[in-house]
Amino acid sequence: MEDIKEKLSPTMEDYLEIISSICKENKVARIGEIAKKMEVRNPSVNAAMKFLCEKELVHHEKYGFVSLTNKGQKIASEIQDKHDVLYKFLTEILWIDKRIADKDACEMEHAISKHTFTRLIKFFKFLEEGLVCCRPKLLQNFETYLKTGERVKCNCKKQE
Amino acid sequence: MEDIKEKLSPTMEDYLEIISSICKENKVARIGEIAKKMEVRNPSVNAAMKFLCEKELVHHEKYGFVSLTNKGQKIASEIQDKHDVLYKFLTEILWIDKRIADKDACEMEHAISKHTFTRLIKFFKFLEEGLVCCRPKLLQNFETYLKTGERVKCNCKKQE
DNA sequence: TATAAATGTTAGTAAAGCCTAACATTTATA
DNA sequence: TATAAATGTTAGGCTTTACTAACATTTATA
Repeated sequence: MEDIKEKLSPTMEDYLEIISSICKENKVARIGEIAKKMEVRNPSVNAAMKFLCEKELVHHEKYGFVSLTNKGQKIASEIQDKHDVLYKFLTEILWIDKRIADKDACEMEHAISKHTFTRLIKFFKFLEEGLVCCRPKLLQNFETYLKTGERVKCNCKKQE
Repeated sequence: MEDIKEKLSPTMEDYLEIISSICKENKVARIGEIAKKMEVRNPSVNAAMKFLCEKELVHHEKYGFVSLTNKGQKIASEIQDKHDVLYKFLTEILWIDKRIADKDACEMEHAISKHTFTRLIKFFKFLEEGLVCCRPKLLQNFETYLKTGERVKCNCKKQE
């Protein structure tokens, strides 16, 4: 049976993502640290934790630490995965500057569907296994093209 | 001198985009029609038009038609362009189903930076001009790969 | 251990976007 | 042209997500 998924807002997704990243570093997250990373004030975090507690996505007791439930961790990972794939696409295929790529990925991770996400992964797999002769050059050539405007000729012969 | 750009919310961007598309068909847009396409009620549209009037992005007089100012039209076009490029990427490169692609593009158009937008256009230009021998096959091969799992061999010889 | 500093919570407020219900205007028709 | 139907507006309320100011608890230190 499927979870009746009430879609989370981008904001709440960001909270989960940030809590997850803090917990990876420090085991647990504190209200103040979440606030700093989210660039909001403590009371906003409190309100969000109340909401996420009710949805059973985080654990939080008064004056205590915050941590993710299994359900919360699962969602956080999904968003992080979307972020990573988008970041990879932006930096390794479009050759976007890392700063901008990270910012764009942060926005787009909330917009991209699961379908497109898995398709992007397949696209990477396809490119990695690639065509026999020219494949590895294609994306490198794009980088050269961006820098110089020059197009590198494929170094193989047409067969017929 | 640059406009001090107060970034519009995705919602307001959607209003501009929809007004633009209605005006293309009917010359002018009416409140009720905007409401229908935005899937909201009339009073929500009224409130949005008040906001957009103050920002000088639309014209609207009581009980009258709605139309875009030049500034409003410019923004609407920018968003539409982002939508179109994303849609093209999703359908022509990732081979995503048109329905899903349109939905994803609608979300992502608000998230993608100008920088990434122009880079995507360059990417298309690069692919279209392409490598001499194998290029046109690459993306078609991806489609085959998605359907059959089979990888089509490049039909040219390595040169050395 | 008593007090100061750091941290967290509660209460009340605001802006963005949505809603319904009631009212106003415009357009179409008898 | 008087009235009905269609369309648009105003008023008031709700949710989300943020804020500040005041208060509570925990931790660190004299």
